[in-house]
Amino acid sequence: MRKPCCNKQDTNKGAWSKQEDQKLVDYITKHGEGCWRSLPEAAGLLRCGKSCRLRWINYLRPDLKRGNFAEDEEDLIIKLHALLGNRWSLIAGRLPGRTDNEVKNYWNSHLRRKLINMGIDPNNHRLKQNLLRPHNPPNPASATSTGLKIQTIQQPTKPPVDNEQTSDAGSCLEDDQCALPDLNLDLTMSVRSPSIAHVEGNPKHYES
DNA sequence: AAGGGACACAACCGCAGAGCC
DNA sequence: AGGCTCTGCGGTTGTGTCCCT
Repeated sequence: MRKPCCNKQDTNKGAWSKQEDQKLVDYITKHGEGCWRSLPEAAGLLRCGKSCRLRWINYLRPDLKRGNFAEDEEDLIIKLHALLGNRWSLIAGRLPGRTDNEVKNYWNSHLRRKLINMGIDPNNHRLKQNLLRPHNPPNPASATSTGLKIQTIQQPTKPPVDNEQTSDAGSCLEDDQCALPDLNLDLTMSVRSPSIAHVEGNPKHYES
């Protein structure tokens, strides 16, 4: 049995107060991101290290963009999701100033629905079978307000069962064909640290 | 104006991988 | 080699806000 990450009785949970935020920012500004486990005590916070890390990464980091996603960011998320599936940290790594949590939330609340409305299965980025019927074409080339071009593809003579098996990760990396055949993304970042993108030209410690 | 449902987003939880001893 | 700790990730939940009736 794994030890809990902290003594839950002694830690606060739920929304962060302004004072807590300030303590965390002050501490990291002075000392940088160090050992998250010991940070709360050192910073005078009644939080577990995990909670501090999440708060910093998703909300307090000074290089965060926040605000609405631009259309090109939306397109990039959709394309990257088609390739990578739910690897939110990798996707976020290609979007400077965005966090994996933010991307994940945006996907779940906006983009998923958007794709569904366009007749695209958000799990595998294929046009839904019933919409491929000749009488009900989904107007693919102009279907999106984001400028994303979705091309109708001829489904190979693959049994539908295959779809189920390959879509569990939400990625069509292994698929021969995909709803986004025009993708030409440089994915050489596959070995990049998710946090590198926003650190490029920026030291690990955000303030010195 | 009030109530209820839908939506958006912050935060938590549990798991897995990496590194260290 | 194996166990332990720490960190990071993805899934899920909780809560506040908005919108519709």
